[in-house]
Amino acid sequence: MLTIKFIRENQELLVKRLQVRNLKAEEIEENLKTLITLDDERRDNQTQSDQILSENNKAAKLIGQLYKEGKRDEAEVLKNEVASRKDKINSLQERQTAVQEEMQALLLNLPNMPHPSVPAGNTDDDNEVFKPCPTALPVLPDNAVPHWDLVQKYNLIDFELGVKITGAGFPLFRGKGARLERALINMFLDEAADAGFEEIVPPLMVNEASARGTGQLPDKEGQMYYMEKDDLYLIPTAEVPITNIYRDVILDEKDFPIKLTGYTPCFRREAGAHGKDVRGLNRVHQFDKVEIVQIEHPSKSYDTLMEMLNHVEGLLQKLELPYRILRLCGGDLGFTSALTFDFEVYSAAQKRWLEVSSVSNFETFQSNRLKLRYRDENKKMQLAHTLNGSALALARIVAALLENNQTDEGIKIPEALQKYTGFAMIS
RNA sequence: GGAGAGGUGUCCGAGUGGCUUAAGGAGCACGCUUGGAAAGCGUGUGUACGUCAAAAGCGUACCGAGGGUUCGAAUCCCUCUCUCUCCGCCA
Repeated sequence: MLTIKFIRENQELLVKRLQVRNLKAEEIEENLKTLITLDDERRDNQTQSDQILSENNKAAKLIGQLYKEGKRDEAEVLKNEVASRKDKINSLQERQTAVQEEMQALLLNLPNMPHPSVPAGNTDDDNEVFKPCPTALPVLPDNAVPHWDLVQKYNLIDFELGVKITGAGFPLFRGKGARLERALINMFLDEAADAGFEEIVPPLMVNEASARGTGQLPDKEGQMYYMEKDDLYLIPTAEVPITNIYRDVILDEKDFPIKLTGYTPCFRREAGAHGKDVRGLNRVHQFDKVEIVQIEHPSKSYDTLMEMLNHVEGLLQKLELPYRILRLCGGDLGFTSALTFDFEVYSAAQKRWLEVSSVSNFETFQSNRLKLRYRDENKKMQLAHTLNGSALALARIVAALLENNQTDEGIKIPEALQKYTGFAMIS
């Protein structure tokens, strides 16, 4: 959520940059104008009601004094004055509540302002290739098969059992498949720890305040599984519980950077997704992911974003997977993000790129909702910057690993992963 | 799930309708003192919004959250929430 202060001071810039998200200039202008008009009214209301409250506070004290002195009549006169001012206060405050609600609704529906480097564009076709694949794309023999056949052949994942137990999109890993999954999780957590991230095991369900804090609500309401009876949401990513550690927290400048990591399953409803794009592990309702989160000083957050990019890149190199890095265009950029880089790995049997990581800088968009602040050198409150990235999302990594490394003898495990799997080949 | 007790500032803790501008203590910061430190003494010590060019200042709100009663609420009433103790259930 952008602050009203920022909006007031950066109207033209906002109109310009939000157009990158394919919003119409006139609509943005109108929204901003409405917001500022409402804010003017809010200020005016507050000035008026503060003044009346002040008068009433003074009168209340005086009444007490008059009673003590036995001057009942004078007290009664004052009481009537207070009562008449109360009507005014009530209508003022009623109006103020309405104004604030209207402002809040508009602010919640205003997306983050994209970074200047974000290219204009509508869909993922318009994303900019920030770094093309540094290695040649693997070419598989003619008898190569997609991962959904491989997992069956080697008994690694049973999708049908998942359907039996739960439903479509809830894969069941078994044997070496389960072990491979756990090995990847362990490797990613170790790598994150080596890079200075503190490991967190967070709750897998969050309350409404947390979902709101990181921006899943109200924007992505339908994406989350919701337990009505307890009013809790299953997390769609570890970002939600981990970032919310710092909701309503005031940091010191010396606390930066805060680096956290955590493995969690992620639950996504993915309502309406069907067809061959979602086959096998390409899109599931439950998948494992190791997330990295950083809370950083605004002046350093873009350097930090690059560091996180390097970390994710290092993981993919260790796994010997062909990858490329995209800079998301305005149309594909998440609601809460200012700049996002996606990592895609090439899944050679499907002959397609799969998104395995998304690394974003949210600047102050989340921290404004979270009330995550720090004191600067002048002891003034400032909003911190939040960043996060997948490092990495497991299901699609498994798909690419299986497909790219298939041989007639079996599936080769990359060397860096072997100490975690305990085997070098799945056969 | 049942019964009871609680939630006050950075922390401890007083406060059952106006003398609270939230006592007192601890911590922290700065100053005095000192060869240096401790002790001692003094001063300061939250957040949000408004006002102001800005700072200072001033005003308003905030004692778990939200409502209500009252001229006036940390204090009384209602709802919710969290914590603790006991019982029940339980990996």
